Amino acid sequence: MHYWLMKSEPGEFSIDDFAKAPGKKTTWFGVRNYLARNFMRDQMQLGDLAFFYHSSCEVPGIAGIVEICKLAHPDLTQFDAKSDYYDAKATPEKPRWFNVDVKLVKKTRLLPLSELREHKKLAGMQLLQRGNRLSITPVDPADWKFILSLL
DNA sequence: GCCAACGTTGGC
DNA sequence: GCCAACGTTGGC
Repeated sequence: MHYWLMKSEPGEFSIDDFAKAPGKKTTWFGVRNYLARNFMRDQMQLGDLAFFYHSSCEVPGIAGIVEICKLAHPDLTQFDAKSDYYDAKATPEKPRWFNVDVKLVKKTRLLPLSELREHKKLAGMQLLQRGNRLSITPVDPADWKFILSLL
């Protein structure tokens, strides 16, 4: 059992889009970073929980809690020549990119990045590190608990 | 296998 | 729109 933080740009897919999705489920396609892929493919387990985070927007921050509801499987967009996420070097026999499916557990209040930064306890969080750009990061169980208490 | 150039991310 | 950080590419 692990905890995670997964970034999404609300302009692409927001917490409200998520709430409207059939079954409140979505496929986390489009990750094209090897470290983030490895987290999904090698470490995410059914029932793992993650914070749903709004990035690249007016007020970046945590917007909800989601659950991993399907283990990593090949990201179909890598085979689609019309997709922005197309990868010419990937084949169905040798897929390069994977995604999990996630289910919305609940929408929370928006907990802004600026507020997370105010808590010294959270200073070690990967999200808060200088230059962090990874779209999926592990969250320490103690940090997870503490953040839950802020929501 | 090194490393400079380039592209992308994402907060501000 | 700016720019720091960092990942990827490609020449050698």
